[in-house]
Amino acid sequence: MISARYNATEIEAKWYEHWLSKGYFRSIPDERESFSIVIPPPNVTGVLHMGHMLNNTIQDILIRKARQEGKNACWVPGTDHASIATEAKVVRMLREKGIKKSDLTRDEFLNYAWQWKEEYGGIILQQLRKLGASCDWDRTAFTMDDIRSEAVYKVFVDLYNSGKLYRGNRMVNWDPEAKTVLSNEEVIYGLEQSKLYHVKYEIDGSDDFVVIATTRPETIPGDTAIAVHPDDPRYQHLKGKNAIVPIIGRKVPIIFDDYVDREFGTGALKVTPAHDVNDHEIGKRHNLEVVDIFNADGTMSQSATVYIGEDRFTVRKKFSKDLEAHGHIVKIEDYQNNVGRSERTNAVVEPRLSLQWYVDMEALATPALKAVMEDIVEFFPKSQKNIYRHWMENIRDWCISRQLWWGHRIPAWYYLEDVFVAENADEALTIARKKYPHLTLADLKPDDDVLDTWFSSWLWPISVFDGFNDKDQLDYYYPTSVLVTGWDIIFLWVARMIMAGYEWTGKRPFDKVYFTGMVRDKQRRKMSKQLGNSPDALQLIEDYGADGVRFGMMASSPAGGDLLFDEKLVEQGRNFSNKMWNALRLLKGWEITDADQQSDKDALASLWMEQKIQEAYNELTKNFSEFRLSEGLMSLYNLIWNDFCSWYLEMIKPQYGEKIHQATYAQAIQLYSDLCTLLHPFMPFITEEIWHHLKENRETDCIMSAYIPRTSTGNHTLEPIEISKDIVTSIRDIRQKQGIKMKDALDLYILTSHKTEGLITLSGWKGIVEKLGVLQDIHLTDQVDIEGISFITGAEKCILQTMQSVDIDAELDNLNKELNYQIGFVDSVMKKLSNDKFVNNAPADVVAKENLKMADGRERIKILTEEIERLTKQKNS
RNA sequence: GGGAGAUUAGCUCAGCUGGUUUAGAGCAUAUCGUUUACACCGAUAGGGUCGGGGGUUCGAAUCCCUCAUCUCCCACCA
Repeated sequence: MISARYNATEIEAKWYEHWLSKGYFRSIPDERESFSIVIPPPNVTGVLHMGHMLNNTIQDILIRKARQEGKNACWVPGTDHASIATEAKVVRMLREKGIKKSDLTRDEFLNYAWQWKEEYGGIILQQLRKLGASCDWDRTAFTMDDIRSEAVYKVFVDLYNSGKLYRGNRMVNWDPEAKTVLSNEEVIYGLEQSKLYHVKYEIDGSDDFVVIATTRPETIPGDTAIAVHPDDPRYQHLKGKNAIVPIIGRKVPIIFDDYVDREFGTGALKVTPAHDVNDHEIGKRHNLEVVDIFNADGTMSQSATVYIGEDRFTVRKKFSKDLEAHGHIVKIEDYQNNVGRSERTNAVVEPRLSLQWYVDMEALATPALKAVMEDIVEFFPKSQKNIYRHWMENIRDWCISRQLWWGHRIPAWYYLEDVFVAENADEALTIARKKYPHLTLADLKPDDDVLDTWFSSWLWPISVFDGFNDKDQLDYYYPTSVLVTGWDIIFLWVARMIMAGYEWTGKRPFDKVYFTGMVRDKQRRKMSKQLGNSPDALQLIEDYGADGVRFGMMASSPAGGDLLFDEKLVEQGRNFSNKMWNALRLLKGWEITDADQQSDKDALASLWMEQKIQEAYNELTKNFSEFRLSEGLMSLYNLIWNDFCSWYLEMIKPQYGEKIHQATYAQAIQLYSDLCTLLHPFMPFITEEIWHHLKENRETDCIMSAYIPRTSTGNHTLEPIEISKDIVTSIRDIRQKQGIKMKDALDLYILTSHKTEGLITLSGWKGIVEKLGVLQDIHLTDQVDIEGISFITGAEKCILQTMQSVDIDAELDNLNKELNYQIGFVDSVMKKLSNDKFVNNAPADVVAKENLKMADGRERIKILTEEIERLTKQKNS
């Protein structure tokens, strides 16, 4: 039988197992229309956090909806090798064991990394199952598995052969902690508090000096010039002179360059071509010496000549002390500047000159930009289009090499000055032999670097279908239907996938992109480990059930906006499950009879509920088409909680000791299972469970494939029932204010002289109002002076006989308040209608509506006035 | 410095091409309630001159201008 309390944990495990065993998540191409989603692959060693839960709940909702609609739904799961992030984790793990990466060979390190991956890899995919994710697990892909790697090498070679790949010696963003280069997109800038040092440089051969301002005194050993603006009158006398670098003693020229901002600091700039992008440019213009004073790990190099081997930030302190001791510091100011940090290691990024591989992006960007601007790839929310356009129009070449070991090794081999690019070493040798016939494999030196992790993920929508080999799969599932991801990786990932899509398939990778917001806490702070404001995702599922968590995530997630996570919403979700469970218990507890006819009341109630569901279904369809999932869910929540439970079930609920008519019962079962089907994408487990309890003789095996193809039943009951509900609410209000017990049945009079046609011609309404209002009888009358408390709903005047003395003053007070409101209302309408310009210019139906509003308002004023008059008379007599 | 977006009840947000909205929802709040599904509950109620100012229009939360505040993206001056 049905347990008193809903046990989410148990039931969720049961159904997930069932779905898996029946293979409902599997997809193979067939004649049906496909609906495909590729998962944004989480880091292979990651654990489920709130962002994943949001993201994957949305994908699951969309996939389940499509599956219900009879489409061939395919959600491809997988993980990302996450080159730098994983390598950093492994390095840290090894360090804890007392092993230094630098003591290991490449192979030894990779062994550890693979071990780590085998141990922790895929945990996150297990966790997604707990959330209810209906992925086709047989398709699980990994960016570094054979198929995906092959795609990477193929694409690399292809880019090289078409001239879109090159090596360049440039200023790059260097992460001294991971000891690798980073792309521009992997550097996060933020304002940080720092100091501005004003440092005195002596002029060679005189007592004169020049003062420069710098935030990085530790780079002074790398100075090779002092620059001033050519038109700056303060420095004209320094033309042709040299300055002496403090402490270091190097003689450096005073140069004149437009780049210098005369307003900043003293208008003089120290130039360190090896460690600043702009300085590097100046250096090139003036043929300055480049002195690289840092090692790869951010410590001082031999060329620095001071503090060799010590960290740059330690040196900053020590060196500025030295400067001060020697009288070179003029002043030190507090200063706020923009500091770039590595997205993965959080290390302060160091500009550094080095030789790296780049992708020439310009040609790739053109079709990708066009596709988005013309909505061929449609963005939700639209506002992301501008951000995308700006980046695309100013696109810079993509630095794809990384000085790491965990990742796809760059398929390039070197011999003397030549480079040979091929999918593997043998092919490279074949190519190389055309020029050097006697080469052997041993002569070719492989590239030591690996590729940016995004160089494999930008192929994901193609490579998960083995699209470079399996054209049939690709044709069926690709372009994928929608991509669901956070806006924070729009450049790192989304833009590049679109480029790759057009480059290698000639098509967009997905029809639509739904950008989710970031998950934040109630104070709008980003969720982070450091703040400790991120709840444990699995614990939440444990505590509230996956359905509850899914509800909580979706209820607070307006399309595209940030999600302010509040555990209360998850609680609300759990409560909703409880509510639904109890509605089931109620239904299943009724005794059924087929004696007599179904009452008009029940027939009407069911018809009304059916029409409400139809209306909600139409709305839901619209909400889905615009990815307004939050609104869709909330309207279902209201439909089930309020319309179905609070109104419909109360309407049909048998009196104590009575039975429910089997026709009504069958309708209620059907309506509730329809509701479950609608809600299923959002809360898959409880809807499945309830659905099975309702459909004892089920035709299909599972709610997942039970779609409700509804036909329009019209909506002629909606308005009259709204009026009925208003009447009931008013009665309850009066009861509460008058202290009349729910048990006491009252008499209600409705004045037929007014506008009651829509309502009273609907058979069954009377039964509904009587039952819910707990009335003895409803009398339709044209008498105006019935004793009781009157109220107006719509344009109906109702009088409730309370069998107790009426507080005339209080009644008059209420009526007068209402009268004033109505007068104000009618006035505002009158203003419009008495305006010739309105009547002449506004469309006819708008004018007609206003006329109707006024007529209704006047009717209400008339009723109110009559009632006030009557009560006043009564009071005075 | 360049660009985008936002500002509606205590909170989070709807309000889609100006007209049944003197503005809706959920949560929160208050009052009442041991009615035989549910206190993870029921019933009812209160709450906003739609950031300020100006304009267009017969009519503006909705369009335009301006000011204020906030958020984000890009670039970056040491």
